[in-house]
Amino acid sequence: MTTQLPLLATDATACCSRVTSGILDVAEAERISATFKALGDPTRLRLLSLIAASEGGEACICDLTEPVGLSQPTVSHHMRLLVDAGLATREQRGRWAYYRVVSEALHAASRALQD
Amino acid sequence: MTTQLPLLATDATACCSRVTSGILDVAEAERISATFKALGDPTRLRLLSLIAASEGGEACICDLTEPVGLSQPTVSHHMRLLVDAGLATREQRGRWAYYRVVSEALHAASRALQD
DNA sequence: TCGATACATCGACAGATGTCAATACGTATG
DNA sequence: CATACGTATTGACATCTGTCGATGTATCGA
Repeated sequence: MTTQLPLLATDATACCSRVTSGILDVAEAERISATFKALGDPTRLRLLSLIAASEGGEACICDLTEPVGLSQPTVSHHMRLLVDAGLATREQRGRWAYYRVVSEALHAASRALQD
Repeated sequence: MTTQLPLLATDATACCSRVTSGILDVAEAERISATFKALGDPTRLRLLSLIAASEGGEACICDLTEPVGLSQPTVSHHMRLLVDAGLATREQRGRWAYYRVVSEALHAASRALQD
């Protein structure tokens, strides 16, 4: 499985499709559900909240492993899924990988649930 | 596995917990992610959109099976998960089971993704 | 250059998930 | 009561998912 491009953030039509406004076609449903699937895990929600609450709005894996209580590979795996879903970004600085929350993606997902 | 009570709709603290405002504890993350997990499937999103677009905002399984293109047991299974997550309600009327979207639950989930 | 550090990837595994055919259940209709 | 109809449940299956230990990779410091 290879790293995918962000879905919600880059698609021009994503901004307007809502779950309860009109009938979603398969492609739209697939796109939107991919974001919610990434949000549908308690560990990933906690990771997002930890990053958002960190100094400067960014955190590295080493900052996240201990508060989340999971192994480093597992945290790395979850962050990869969040980046793949467009909900986080990754920036390598020296030995550290700094992650940030993509608030626009969260807002887009939020809007998809409004009327 | 038995039918669970709605999580977001009934919990008093659910209205205020946001992903990017403060650090989510395990219980909060578990509650919120359960909703997104239910939304994290393209078929279920299409079911919600189909119901919302139906006459009177309700639909029975027989109305949903054909547009979704899946078997009746599978549609019934998905609707059960949506009801368990508090995203839909079920009302038996005669031989038919009428489902409705719980827009408050969608709004609550939407708010959880705001700042 | 060598060792330590931070992270990703791999391989493995148990458990969850989406799907269907078959069947059981409840309700209306004859 | 018997039959048909709409749904739910069961059992089975392939696939996906979350997790870890082991290992690979890149970067910094001595």
